[in-house]
Amino acid sequence: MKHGQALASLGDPTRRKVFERLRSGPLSVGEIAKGLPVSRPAVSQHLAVLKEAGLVIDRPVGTRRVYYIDPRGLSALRAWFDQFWDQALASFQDEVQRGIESEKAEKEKKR
Amino acid sequence: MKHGQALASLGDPTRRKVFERLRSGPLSVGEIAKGLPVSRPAVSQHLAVLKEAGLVIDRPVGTRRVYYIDPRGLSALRAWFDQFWDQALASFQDEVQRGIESEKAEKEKKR
DNA sequence: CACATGCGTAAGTATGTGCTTATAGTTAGT
DNA sequence: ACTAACTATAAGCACATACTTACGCATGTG
Repeated sequence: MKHGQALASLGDPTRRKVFERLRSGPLSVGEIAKGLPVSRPAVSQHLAVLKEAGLVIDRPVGTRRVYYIDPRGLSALRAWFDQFWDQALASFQDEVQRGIESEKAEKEKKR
Repeated sequence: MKHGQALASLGDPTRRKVFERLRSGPLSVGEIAKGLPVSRPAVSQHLAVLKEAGLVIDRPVGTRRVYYIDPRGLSALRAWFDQFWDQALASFQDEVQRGIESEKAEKEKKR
């Protein structure tokens, strides 16, 4: 159920941009806001949501506040995703199998 | 830019539930709605969004309409995620490296 | 001890959107 | 053809939420 918050957080476009900015290393709030079409308080709010979702961590550095990606939250999301992928792929192959069998049954009928 | 729509789609809780229901195989709209706390039209709307995002495909079967996960959309999202993970991990290790070096510099000063 | 800098929080607003009810369209069965 | 089953679409509404401006707080700096 933890991935829910994470996915919901990454749902918002600008919040995703904020998160992607941290992909190449830690940044302060001002540095993140620089280049984004929103105000600095808006970035703060987005960072709070990302933090709540366990995707980022913050650390005070002097008067500034540096944010960076939390590998744990990111890996958790990736794990859920991998699991989902495996299950979906398995059921998809089952479906193909069923398709082949029904085709066989079709050919049997035509004899 | 394609993963944006996909992530935004999976951001909504009930829409994520709809998607997760398709994880174990194709289902009709009614079957999906059965057990969800929302009406059938709501499910239809969610499915439309998921379809627009390239996450599901639909196929008419009689009077019903069967939806199933589109492996392409799912794998695309997974690919983006893997790439993101790699970059984040790399920059994280760089950060650790910088931390060690600055510690070294600190020790040099103390001599 | 003031001043500046950087950030978070509060309040308020507006746009988006998820849901429901109602309607129409499509296909299968009799 | 008529009916029933299943679904998509339209219209409307209530709620969530992303944003801005204004303010307050903490941390360095003169």
